[in-house]
Amino acid sequence: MSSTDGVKQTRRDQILSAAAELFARHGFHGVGIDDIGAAVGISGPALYRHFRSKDAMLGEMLTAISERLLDGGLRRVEAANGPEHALRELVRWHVDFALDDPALITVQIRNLANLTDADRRRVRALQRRYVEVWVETIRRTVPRADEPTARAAAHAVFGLINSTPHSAHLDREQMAALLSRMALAALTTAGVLDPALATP
Amino acid sequence: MSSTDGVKQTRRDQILSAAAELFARHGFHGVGIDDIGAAVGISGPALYRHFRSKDAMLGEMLTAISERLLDGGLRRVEAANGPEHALRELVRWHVDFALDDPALITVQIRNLANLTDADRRRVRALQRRYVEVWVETIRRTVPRADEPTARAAAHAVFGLINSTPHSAHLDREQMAALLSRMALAALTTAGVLDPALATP
DNA sequence: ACGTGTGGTTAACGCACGTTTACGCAGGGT
DNA sequence: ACCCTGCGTAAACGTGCGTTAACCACACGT
Repeated sequence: MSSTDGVKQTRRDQILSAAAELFARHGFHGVGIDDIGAAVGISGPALYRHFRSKDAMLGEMLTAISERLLDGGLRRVEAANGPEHALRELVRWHVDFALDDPALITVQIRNLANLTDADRRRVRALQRRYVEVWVETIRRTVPRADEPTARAAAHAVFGLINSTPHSAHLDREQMAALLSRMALAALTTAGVLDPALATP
Repeated sequence: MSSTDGVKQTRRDQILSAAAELFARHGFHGVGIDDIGAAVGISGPALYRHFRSKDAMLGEMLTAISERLLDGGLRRVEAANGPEHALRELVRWHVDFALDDPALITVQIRNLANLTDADRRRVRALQRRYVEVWVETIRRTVPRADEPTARAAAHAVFGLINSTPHSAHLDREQMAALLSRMALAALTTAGVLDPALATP
């Protein structure tokens, strides 16, 4: 290992982001080891100098994403003053993430099933904790929402924000603003999360 | 072919819905031809009595979904009186579809990339027409929204509603009501779709 | 100069899996 | 009686692909 290991990581990371792009476009099984190699200028089995297996790439990729999401979410919520501010920050954080790394978002949504059992458990645990951050923040902002409702609403907002890879007709800032407003409207419009309401 | 061919279809349809369930859970490439056979009580290559290939199954499945979605959407919009009513009906239609067939929704989202080029073109064309129905309805209801904004909003609402397979903590009616309210709030809250607004 | 580790190469292996083939068997129209 | 068609089976085929093996070369500390 080097002292700061800031440079040492480049090759692994380069491979990971190329693989993420390919996995997002063609699916895990739709991408060959040779394709990933070609994408970074080396060919085929050279990847095994950097990763134990193809599954290990996906595992590392998805745990890294989940950790980044959770950490960022926690930090934003802690730094916020007041629940509404925390919710706005959370929305903004997720929107930025989705807009900056659409490939990672796509892979995380589409390829959970291709993980090793051990990796999947790890990723799911991280995702659950991230959802809990949202659930708590939502319930602090909208006290009438019970827990199952808040959880379902959180998933729904993830779906809304993660729709980004399918759109891309707006420029980044307009898209960020639109998604943020839609997410907040869906969560905080009066009565929307009230479990006592019947079908409108 | 039989006269009414109502019974003749059962076997094909039985296979298709079993395959949809499996594709949704494990992904197209994660499911073997033998797995699909086993799911309907026959084993392995017997499927080739009913489908030309594994790709053909996915193709037929996805075009059927896309056609159902488009047809239902068109019918609801035509039958509605007034744009707001049409939008409510559209939301309700998509919500019902997503809640009744979560496997189909999952497959359509995750496995577009595994289609034949010809099939993919067909499906994409149907999807585009469905999006257009939404875009027009949204713009009639929210005149301030320009077309790219309405299109991005439509995709976002699809993501919101299609989040259903990841939740399932609420019973069907509560879930339907929640998703409908969130979708309508995201679309119709004052100013949300106004392209002139900057980041909040 | 020299071993050593790091990151490449090409060739080969082995297996999973989609597809094909050859075969069997009930049923119903002539 | 008979054969044709529909639907099933089991075995064989071929190949794509993840992984391993054997080999090579440059960088570099001593």
